Amino acid sequence: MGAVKIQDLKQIEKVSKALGDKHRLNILLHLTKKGGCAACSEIIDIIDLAQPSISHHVKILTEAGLIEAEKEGRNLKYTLNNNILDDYINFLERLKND
Amino acid sequence: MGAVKIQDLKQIEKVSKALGDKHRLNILLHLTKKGGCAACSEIIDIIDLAQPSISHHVKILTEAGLIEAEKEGRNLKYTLNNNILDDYINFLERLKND
DNA sequence: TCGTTGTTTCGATAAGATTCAAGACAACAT
DNA sequence: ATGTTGTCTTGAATCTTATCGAAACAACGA
Repeated sequence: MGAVKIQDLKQIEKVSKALGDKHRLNILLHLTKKGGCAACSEIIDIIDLAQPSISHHVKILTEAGLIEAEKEGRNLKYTLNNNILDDYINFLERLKND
Repeated sequence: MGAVKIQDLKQIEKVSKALGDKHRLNILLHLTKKGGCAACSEIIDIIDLAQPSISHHVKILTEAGLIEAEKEGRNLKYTLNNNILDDYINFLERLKND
């Protein structure tokens, strides 16, 4: 039950913002459904946006630390980062008062 | 482990957006510190914004369901809504893949 | 080398969010 | 009634974010 530091708050804010868009939520849900990772080209199929827009959303998710990109042969593969989600959930738990 | 409905997603998006601002996070942290509730006039003291801005932020938190207002004598008192936080945390848990 | 495929960056526009001064309201005290 | 105190709403300025076409880049195959 430690105090919340300012740096943490910035990260919390960033993650919250990243989660505050339906397209980005759908990307994350798709990753979950696929067992945690998926290629970028798959995402284009499920989300009705132009490719640069998807790239933009993926970038925001990456910068928040929610997903990580790695090379899989020729293409990129995105993976959910459970650690960040855990940190975020911990913060929310501390927010509750019980 | 049920499927995520569209209505849920809208609520998740709303809560995420409400959490995606440092002033609103500070309001919530203050409520936590105060044991779950605080008067509006207190919030003005701890956040360096004009009164209408604070009213705006409080409204967004209220519309997301994160806090609830009730009359306490002459003044309003705001209370954290743990249920919404629990729902939100549950969604995030389902996002993880383990 | 030349094209093909997958992805990012740039530039411009459109849409949304934040902020505050000013005015409006509501409840209580004098 | 009149004034005071605490809060909300309106309207306008400013800032941020989302979107897409076009251009650029990077990696691979023919």
